[in-house]
Order: sequence, then C-alpha cells, then structure tokens
Amino acid sequence: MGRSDLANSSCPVSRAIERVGDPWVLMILREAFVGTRRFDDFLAQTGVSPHLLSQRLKQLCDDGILRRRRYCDHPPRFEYLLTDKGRDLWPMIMTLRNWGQTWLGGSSVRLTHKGCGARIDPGLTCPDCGAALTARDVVAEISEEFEQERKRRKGGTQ
Amino acid sequence: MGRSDLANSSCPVSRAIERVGDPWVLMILREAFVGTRRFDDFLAQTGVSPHLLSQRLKQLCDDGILRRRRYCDHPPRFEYLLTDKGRDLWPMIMTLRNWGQTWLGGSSVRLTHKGCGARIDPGLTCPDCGAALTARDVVAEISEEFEQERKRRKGGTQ
DNA sequence: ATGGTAACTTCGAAATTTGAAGTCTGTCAA
DNA sequence: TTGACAGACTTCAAATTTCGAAGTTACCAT
Repeated sequence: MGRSDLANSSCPVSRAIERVGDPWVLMILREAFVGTRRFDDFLAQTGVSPHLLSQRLKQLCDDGILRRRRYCDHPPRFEYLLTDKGRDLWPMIMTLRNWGQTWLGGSSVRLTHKGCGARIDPGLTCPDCGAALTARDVVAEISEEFEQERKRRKGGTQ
Repeated sequence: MGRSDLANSSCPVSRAIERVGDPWVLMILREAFVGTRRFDDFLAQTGVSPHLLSQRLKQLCDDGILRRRRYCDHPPRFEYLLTDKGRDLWPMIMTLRNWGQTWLGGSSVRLTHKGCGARIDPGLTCPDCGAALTARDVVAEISEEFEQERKRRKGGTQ
C-alpha cells in the first residue's frame, strides 16, 4: 500500500490518518486549541524545526484544517487559525489527554465543562441511550468496498 | 525540544503523542481493533514494510499497548493482542473514523451499540450533565509545571 | 525433495528530518 | 541614520528514517 495511499483507502480511519496521523501535526493542533496562532510560538512550544513547521502548516492549510490569515499589512504578518474542520479535531486531542493521563502518569490538565461547571473527563457515549462506550460495546460494519479492498490484499496481490 | 523529548513533557497530550502519534502505529491499532493478530495480516492490511512493522510491534509491546503471545510451540508462532492499555485507545480510532467520515467523505463504517441496538456516531459528552461537548464548551487548566515549561520555551531558552 | 506457511531480518537506495544559519521586511529607539 | 529587534520564514548539509525487494529459519504436507 505505502503511506501515501492511505488517503484513497475505503476506510475513513485510514483517510483521517493520512491527514492527522503525524506527531507534529498533532502537536500543532494541541497548540492551536490552546490559542497559539503565530509561527514562532508554534516553533517554541512544539519544538519542531522551522522547516518542518513550515511544511506542516502549509499541509494543514491545504487540507482545510487551518487557515492562514494576514493580520498585519506592513510588514506582512500571518497567523494560523483553526477552521471548523480543524476545530472538529478537538476530540482527538481530548482523547490523547485522557489516555496520556490515565496510562502515562505525570502532570495533568484539568477540564471544566462551562455548561454545568463540573470538572470532567469526557468520554465517548452512545448518543441514543447515553451509556459510556468501550471497544466491547460497539459492533462495526465495514462497507462492501472496504471488504473487497481487504480481500484483495489478503490474497497478496497489490 | 525534539521529538524524543515529547515523552518527558509536562503535557499529557505530548506524552501520548510520543507513544501513538505515528501513522503506522495508528494503522496497526485500527487493525488490532478489527481483530487482526498476526504479523503477515498486519503487513497486508496496513501496507507497512516488514522492517517497520517489526519495529513498531516491538515498540507497542514495550509500551504495554500490545502483548506478544506464543500461540504455537513447534514451529514458534506469535500473535499480537491488545492489552487493557491498548484497548483504551479505542476512542482514538473512533474519533478518527468520525472525523474522516464527516470531513473526508468516501465509504463509511457503520457502528451499532450492542447495549441498545441503535446505530450510532459516538461523540464526547459531559459525564456529569450528559451534554455533547465541543472545543468551545470546555475550559482547560494546565498544571503549574507545564505552565513553567511553556514560559521557559517562550523565553527562547532550550 | 519440493512447495507452502508464518514470522521475521537484512540491506542498499531513496526520502525525510534535523539544527544551525541566513533572509526579507519593516519598526522603533538613540 | 544607524543599529537592534521582531516576525515569518527559507536554505542547506548532515544525520536519520523509511522503502521495497530479497533472504532466513523453522516447520508441515505431498
């Protein structure tokens, strides 16, 4: 398959991984959710090299996850803002937080729900009955297309 | 900072990214949740090269996310199983699915909640009041330690 | 003894990443 | 009017990682 083919897979998980399955992209997103907008701040807080940061920001803009906005004309200055598509990746970062805090220890980040004021650790729930969900509680049914893709690969062809 | 320092950060998100913020690790996890256990099946279904697969599986075992179990003595044969720590990464894969399906289009994966039988798209909710959550609904308060780490970096030192 | 399966390992070429240094455009303070 | 500074990058050589094809080890079946 090769990594660059992930985007064309019949699996929505693969397609998503192609866009955001990169440590620096995830670090950039974490920062964006904390309010970071400027190149040099991403640089300092993520620890990525300037070359890579430049590449990744371009890629994230191309993918519609961030947008580059000129916030000063003279001299030209730019900032990077989350789009709706980008903001919808917040559960990814939350899930990383939850897992990191549960299984990796170390210092923590506390979350408060503005709506009800409770201090929370948000998890996945069934939108229908409200029950908390784990891997065992859900059955996944993949598309016919994806089923075919898997069989083709199992055969060893491609 | 450099990528290898992520593990020691005061941020639980960074620490998690160090372990699972890699496209092949995520693909391996996706497969594991679908029931894949054997080397050659991971190989075929993820498209990773055998060398990298070997490395990543080792790393995932070291991190306690998978465990390597001998399922045949003669000849020696091994399989890779999710641990509790690994199974707890299921929300990551779900979140990737949700986002990929919403924003990237293409074929989909349907989920059914065993408990209530409903076809669902699970999202994050407040465990206290049950409301669905987005980035705007939650305030994050970072640890004093992490605050310090950020200030140090902002200064340009390190 | 030939072919097949499973789980890997090896290796050279190709691609990516790192880190330090430099560039460009303009502001501000002395 | 000169020099320091800020922000947003770009460049480049060296180091590291990844790719893909081929090979290895250990068995079983025919």
